[in-house]
Amino acid sequence: MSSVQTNSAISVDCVIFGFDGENLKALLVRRRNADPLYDDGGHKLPGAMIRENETLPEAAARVLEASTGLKDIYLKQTSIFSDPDRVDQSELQWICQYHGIKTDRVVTVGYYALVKLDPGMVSYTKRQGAVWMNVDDIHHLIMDHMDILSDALTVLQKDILWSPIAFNLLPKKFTVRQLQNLLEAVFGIELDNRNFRKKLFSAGVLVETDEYEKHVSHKPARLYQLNKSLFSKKNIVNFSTFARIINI
Amino acid sequence: MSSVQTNSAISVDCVIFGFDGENLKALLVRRRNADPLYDDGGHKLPGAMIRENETLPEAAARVLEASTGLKDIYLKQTSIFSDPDRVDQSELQWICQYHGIKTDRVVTVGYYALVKLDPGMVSYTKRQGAVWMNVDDIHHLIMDHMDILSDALTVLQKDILWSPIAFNLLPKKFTVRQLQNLLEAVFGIELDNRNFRKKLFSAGVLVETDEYEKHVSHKPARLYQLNKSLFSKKNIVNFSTFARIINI
DNA sequence: AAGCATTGTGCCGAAAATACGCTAAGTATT
DNA sequence: AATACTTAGCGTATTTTCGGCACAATGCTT
Repeated sequence: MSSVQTNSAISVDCVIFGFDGENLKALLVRRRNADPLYDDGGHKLPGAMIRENETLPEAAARVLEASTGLKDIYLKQTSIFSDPDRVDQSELQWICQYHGIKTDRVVTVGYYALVKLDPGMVSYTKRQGAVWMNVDDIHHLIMDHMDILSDALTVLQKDILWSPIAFNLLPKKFTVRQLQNLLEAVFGIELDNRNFRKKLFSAGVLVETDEYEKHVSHKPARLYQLNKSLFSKKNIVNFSTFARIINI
Repeated sequence: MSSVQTNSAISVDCVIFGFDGENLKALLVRRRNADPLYDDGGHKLPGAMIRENETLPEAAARVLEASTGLKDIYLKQTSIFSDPDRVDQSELQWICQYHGIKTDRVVTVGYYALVKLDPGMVSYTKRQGAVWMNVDDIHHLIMDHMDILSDALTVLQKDILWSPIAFNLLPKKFTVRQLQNLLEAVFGIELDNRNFRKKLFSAGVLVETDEYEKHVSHKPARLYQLNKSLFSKKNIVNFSTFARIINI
């Protein structure tokens, strides 16, 4: 039993998804935000080492709050990345030095978070030196962060069909079109608006409000809210509205 | 940065699912198999500490092989369980002593595996002191292993709709009824056999063989195989036959 | 005031999916 | 030889879905 590994450092990396009504975006930072002396110009996902007496979800929530100022946001673990060589030697050296630790290996756990992307959020993250990029336009990140991102998107696609998390990406009051755009963006598909409405309303997941969008150069769309009474109990598990609507 | 945790021990625990043509089962062991001196009578999932220069999937594969003798079996990571108090003090003491390590905390990663359950496998695991129990009948396991099992089942349900992994639970040649029983067992539903056949065949996922089941007191059912030519490329991702068939 | 863009609603028919009654066939048991 | 059980498949009535077309409503732009 001499070969048991006991001193892995564990980190979390968060894929923070946002939706602006049109495109699905992810929040990226540059390493220089952590250390101005070490900046190879590459983008990375926000992340951190876990602390003593901290669970991984807590660590992920901490990263999320540091990046966005938000608490109590939907966070889901995706995969764990444990290749002993996922961090190369120079990288490892920097990490040990920066954190004042000693370790042979860093295992990281991927999380994704869903954030409502409004102007306030954009300016907040801008002040933090972070940037929202269209997911479709992200092609290179440092280390294995591109893998973590791809994995998170795959998990998101499945989750969105089976739970009402899509609404975490939308404002409290939203238009039918915004919801349709979101599904189209996440899955890269097109939906027929008339049938989308029919199915959506017959599913009874939306509650209409008396409000309409403003400052648009066409007939303003009515705003809706999620029908939260549907999820009073443990019904969250059984939300499959979007699985039915999207013909997979 | 003094509060960074650097010495978490990492383990894997495997939920090994098997299907006997009727019921979905999971493989359980007793702790006494690891240490005859320490047996509280409770069942647990097979697991192990990860070793140096070993990835988590490799560790899970090692556990699987030790339990079943099988290599190259479908294995999927589910969730990571990182509550600092998930292992109580006496438990922790035993673990440290048994493995000859020193750690304040054990983080575990859940995996599930899918195994064809034939008489040979049952007798093999029996010799190892392990037992196959109906998933529906498992209500108590040591530590947080019940959570790990429940989580694995939830993940399996989703995965089975989106990938052809169901066939990993069946023999190479199987009857339509077996496949139907499997889906019914995993989801706890009933399906109309006539429509099930129509949908299944029109999806073209099966290839018929010239063989039939034997030694049954009724008309023997034809045996089928998975149409592997469907998955020559990367189409595995797009397997949604069962999502269509099961009306969620 | 006219034009434009988009939302929102209704109607309708073709096509597809579904539920289910019914029949025939094949094997072991009695 | 009769019976029991299950596979296998046909056919049809019913329901659901998919889209086309039409048109009213609203508010910005020109």
